[in-house]
Amino acid sequence: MTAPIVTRFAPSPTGFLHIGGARTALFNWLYARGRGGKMLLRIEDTDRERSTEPAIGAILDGLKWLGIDWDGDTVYQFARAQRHREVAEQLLAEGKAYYCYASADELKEMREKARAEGKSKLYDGRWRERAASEAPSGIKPTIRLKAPLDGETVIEDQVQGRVVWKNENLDDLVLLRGDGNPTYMLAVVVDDHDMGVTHVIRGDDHLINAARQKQIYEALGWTIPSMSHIPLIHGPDGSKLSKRHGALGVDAYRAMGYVPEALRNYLVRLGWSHGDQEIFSTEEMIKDFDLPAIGRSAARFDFAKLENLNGHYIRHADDQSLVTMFEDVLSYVPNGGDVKAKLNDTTRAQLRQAMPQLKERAKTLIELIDSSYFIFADRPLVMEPKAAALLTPETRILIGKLRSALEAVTEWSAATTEAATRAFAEETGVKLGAVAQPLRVALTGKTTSPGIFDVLAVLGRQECLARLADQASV
RNA sequence: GCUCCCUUCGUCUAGCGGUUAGGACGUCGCCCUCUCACGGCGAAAACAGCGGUUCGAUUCCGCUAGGGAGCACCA
Repeated sequence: MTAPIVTRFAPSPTGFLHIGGARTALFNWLYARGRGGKMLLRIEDTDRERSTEPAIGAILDGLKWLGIDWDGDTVYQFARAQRHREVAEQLLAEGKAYYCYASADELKEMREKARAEGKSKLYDGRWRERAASEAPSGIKPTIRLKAPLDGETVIEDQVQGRVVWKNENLDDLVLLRGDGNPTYMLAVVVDDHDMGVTHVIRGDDHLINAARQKQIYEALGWTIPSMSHIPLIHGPDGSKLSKRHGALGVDAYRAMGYVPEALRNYLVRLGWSHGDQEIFSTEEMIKDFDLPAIGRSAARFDFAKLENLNGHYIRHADDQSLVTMFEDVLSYVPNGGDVKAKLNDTTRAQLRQAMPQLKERAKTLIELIDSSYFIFADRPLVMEPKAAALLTPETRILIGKLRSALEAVTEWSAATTEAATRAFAEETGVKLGAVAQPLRVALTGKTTSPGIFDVLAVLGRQECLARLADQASV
């Protein structure tokens, strides 16, 4: 029996949960859930300057919205600083780390020298073998790892393959700062170890950190977890994802009317594939997801594909849950309050009735809201410019005549109104389209809508006749 | 500059020595049709370049070019 899988998502709370972080979380979650393992959550808040409480809230909220849950209590890294210090002291006592008294100026000088010489090793190890008695006064020392001087550090990465660094290129990293606080490098290693993490899955911006962290693992005599460094997501132009592109918080995607299922499906297929399959239910992605199938090249973020997927999930959602999503999202979208104010038992029932038609046409919940305008609109309707253009003196007369024809319909339904309208068109000698378009405009204020007879049915006889009267002339 | 990673249609990708290089999004036609969608059918569209290895390279190796990440007492 193999040891249970433990993954973790470890965001630093310096901002919202961005799309790249969401994908990392998703991958960790899928891997754990597909193998009966656990996914842990650790907030890396050791940067006291930049970590904020609202950011923590935004990250938790984003994960929750995406449907990603985690096991056990959330670990806050800062709270574990004492443990990190102990490990640093232990390394010091064992002679695997040392005090470094180099000043900021010295460090800067070393960096500049290294760069000038074309070397990547920034710190020259000058305090590595010096006695503490030589320590200058007035400088609080850092604790540095006594990293191996020669040989290689090798990471067998599940995504990147075997990656090798020459140890001569890696310098003695700082474990504990002068102020006694641990560095990220130390904290991550200690926390992952203490939390029993077996698989580290994170962005490949951490790839080089894996090498340095491995040196810490080795100094400590701990087993290094399985490593997987997934490629970053780029903007549509191939450059680093910026706010201008899609590096938005997941809350922004919610506000744009995307549904979590679609975003998850989009994200899982970004860099990962399973043959030719495009659509994955949650169960399927959990079952099929695997690390070696992740590609090694960065993927560009493509809103068009996300939108297509979103449309797919909206079309396939059942009508009642769509009504619920519709209502829920109103709190997050611009002017959502206006529609919310109009929601009552009647309009809710109309929305539900129209949903089979509406959902065929919407790629986002925003479009769903827009296209449902005719249900919530007050008379007289606000006309879109293209719709207003269709209301000529001629069509207004036509609307008036059609209204009279429809007034005769007593059993009001899509079928009866369609029959009446078709008969009217035939009698008048015009094509159905020539009647349907003005009718649509008068009833919805738009040039596009669900099938017009469905609109008639949803709105009901009285409201339809009134709206037609609003636009008709005799 | 240094270290490391990457490179198949516009985009996401399949491919793991021999394929008419497949799928999806997007684009463009046609059909359906009261509009818009949906759906159906079809089209255009890719192995970065150059050298090897091999009977044979998209596939293996090297170089070049291009892209990316990292280079803190940040995470």
